[in-house]
Amino acid sequence: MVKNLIIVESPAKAKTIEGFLGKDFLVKSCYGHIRDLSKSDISIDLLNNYTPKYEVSADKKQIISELTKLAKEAEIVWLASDEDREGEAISWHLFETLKLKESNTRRIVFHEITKPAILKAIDSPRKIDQHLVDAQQARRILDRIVGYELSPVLWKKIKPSLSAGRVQSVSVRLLVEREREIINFNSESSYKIVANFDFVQNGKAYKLKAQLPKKFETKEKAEEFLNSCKQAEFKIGSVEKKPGKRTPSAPFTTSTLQQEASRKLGYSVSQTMVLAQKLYEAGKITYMRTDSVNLSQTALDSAKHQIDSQFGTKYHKSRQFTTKSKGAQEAHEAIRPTYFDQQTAGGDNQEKKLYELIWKRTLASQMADAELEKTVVKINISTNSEILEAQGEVIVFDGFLKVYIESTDDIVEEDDTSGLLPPVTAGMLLALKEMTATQRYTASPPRYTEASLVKKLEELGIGRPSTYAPTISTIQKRTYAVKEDREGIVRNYDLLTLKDSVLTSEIKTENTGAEKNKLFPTDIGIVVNDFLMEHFGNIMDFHFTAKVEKEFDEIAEGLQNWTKMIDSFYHPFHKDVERTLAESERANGVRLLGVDPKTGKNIYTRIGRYGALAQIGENDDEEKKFANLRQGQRLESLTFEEALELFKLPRTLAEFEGKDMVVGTGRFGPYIRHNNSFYSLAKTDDPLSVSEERGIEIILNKRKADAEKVISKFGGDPEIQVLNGRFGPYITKGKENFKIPKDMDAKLLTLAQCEAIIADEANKPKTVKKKKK
DNA sequence: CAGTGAGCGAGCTTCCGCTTGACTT
Repeated sequence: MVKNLIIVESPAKAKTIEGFLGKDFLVKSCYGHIRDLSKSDISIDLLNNYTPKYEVSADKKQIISELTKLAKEAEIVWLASDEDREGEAISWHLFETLKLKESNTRRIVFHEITKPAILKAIDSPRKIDQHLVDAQQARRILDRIVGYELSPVLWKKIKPSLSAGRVQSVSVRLLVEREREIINFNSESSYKIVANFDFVQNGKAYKLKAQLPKKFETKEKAEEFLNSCKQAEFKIGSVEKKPGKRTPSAPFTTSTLQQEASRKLGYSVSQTMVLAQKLYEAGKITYMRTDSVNLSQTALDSAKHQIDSQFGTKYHKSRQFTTKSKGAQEAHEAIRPTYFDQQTAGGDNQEKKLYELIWKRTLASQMADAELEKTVVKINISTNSEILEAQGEVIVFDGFLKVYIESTDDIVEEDDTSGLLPPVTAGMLLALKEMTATQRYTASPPRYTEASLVKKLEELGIGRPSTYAPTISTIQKRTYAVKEDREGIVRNYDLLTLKDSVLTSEIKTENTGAEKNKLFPTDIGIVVNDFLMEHFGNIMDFHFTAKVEKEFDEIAEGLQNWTKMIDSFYHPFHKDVERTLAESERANGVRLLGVDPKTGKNIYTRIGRYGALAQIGENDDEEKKFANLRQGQRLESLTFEEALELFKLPRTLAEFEGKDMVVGTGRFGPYIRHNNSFYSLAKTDDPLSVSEERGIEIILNKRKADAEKVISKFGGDPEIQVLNGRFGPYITKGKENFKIPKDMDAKLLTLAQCEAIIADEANKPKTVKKKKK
């Protein structure tokens, strides 16, 4: 029997707080939301003031019964969920579900998990703020209506199991529009001039690299310029020094942590969250789902102490940052180390790296600006009026750069000059070693990574810290997007070189457009997006969330009634749903590519039941032909020529041993089918031109490899064999495979030994296979 | 593993935002 029961959201928080308070306090966690709309149907009474039907989630039943019991015994129940809209709703759901009484229930909030902050909170309790609760109900119900009315439209008009929602559908839209920007991007080229000089000063040799700020549009103009420099004298016109400074970034929020961990450590957003959760549970960092850049006074003080003692007082500068992102609710602090004097923490290497990143970023945010000196050297050319420029940057005082440099998503031009410039003075003459004009292409906007998509969503105020990672995974689970690598293509560029008064020209090659771990919209993603854009432009509007958030804020302030707000949204929205169901065509992304020269029939591309395909002939044509699109080909961008290529396979190569060898291409790449067996082509084989001889060779090679695969066969039980596999020898029985213990020789195994190994495996607890969807 | 592709109709799917484990490899 306890006097006081405090309920917080997170168990790690509960543990910490309990340590601060005496025996009279029991601190328990409710693990987030405890009640929600039932999943089975919309669970909102649309005809009766949108009354929600809440139920306790299955995984919360146990904790609720425990809390109910404890609450009954307690003298006072303190509801200490987070101070935002969702937190207020959690307290309200607890109040209702645990059947609490107003007389002995207190609502408290605190902004940092320290003893004084909690004692202060206990000193100033309040009541549950029903306006804030109503704002949450409006948010919840709007999301349910959008999700549960739109998704079924997609099932009927596109295909089953698809989904749409306020957050996920806009995320896909971002990917689709970016992809189209990239496809339609017209790359232009220009010629960039770089000059390398040699000079001697006080007996020492120096080099200086300069560039022309202006670029030439054509090769001819670049040549003309280089030619004009053949007999030129190069003289330093001016040397200018300017002071500059750099300022540290704010400490991490969920979104910026995900971005930096992706750029610096290569972590996916969900990986970052799992690692951060572990650090949080170990008490090493503060809460990892936050949109706040705020640091508590405790944090500011201990950061100062750490910086003063580790780097000296001149490295310290106290800063408080303000949140820029829309709709931030700031229920927590920024993500920071719990103890600044711990420079490393974390169980494994990945956690350690993430911790170090957080430690450095937080500390840097409380450090002095870096002071720089920028030098610009201008070089006159005697034979024309252009001016070359050399730039250098020197760090005069490193300040926060001592611990942390933020990365960017932008592609940095590799010839940006930085560092110290050699000692030059105005009027000095320079000897030209070499001057080049390099053809440079403009780059399309970049594809999104998981982390840069999160950044964009946050800028638009869409989604919350707790949902960024799940949203990224949802759009991939629904196959609206895939995360993959793309090989680049080789492109030629001109390189003109002026050296010893001779101009030479050569064509060089570079790789361009290679992508790693980028999000690509799929065909189905594009078709769903276009469908939603056409019929539900309002929901797909990038500002839709911001607009409804404004109304939720008004509800929270008591200026608007939540059911009225939902009502004014629901009627026009539902009308769109009804109209779309009645009037819209099935969407399959069909495009007419052209007319097949052989048959004179139309060639289309569209989405079929199993993905994108090309089709010759109309749907009602008995003679129509199909071909799957190849990997990397998209409905959106498939050309007529590419479609014709697709129909060149399968082709019959020749006869071998009285059966046809047929070359085709399947899920795992090109293959030869012969006598109902399949033989993969090598990467170097071209399925369109592979020869009969090569085909036979491939078949014979595979047969030989298969023959060597069997180490032992046992007459008594033909089901059991010892085979040579990719990872070494193993035992197979029917369709199941078994490991051979390390201390046994595969070649000497007897049937009895194999049976023993198999029986041993059977005794181990059966692994429950997950249901495939 | 290397196929399929229409439409019908049974019965299923689906949202966003709080929280962690209990499972697997």
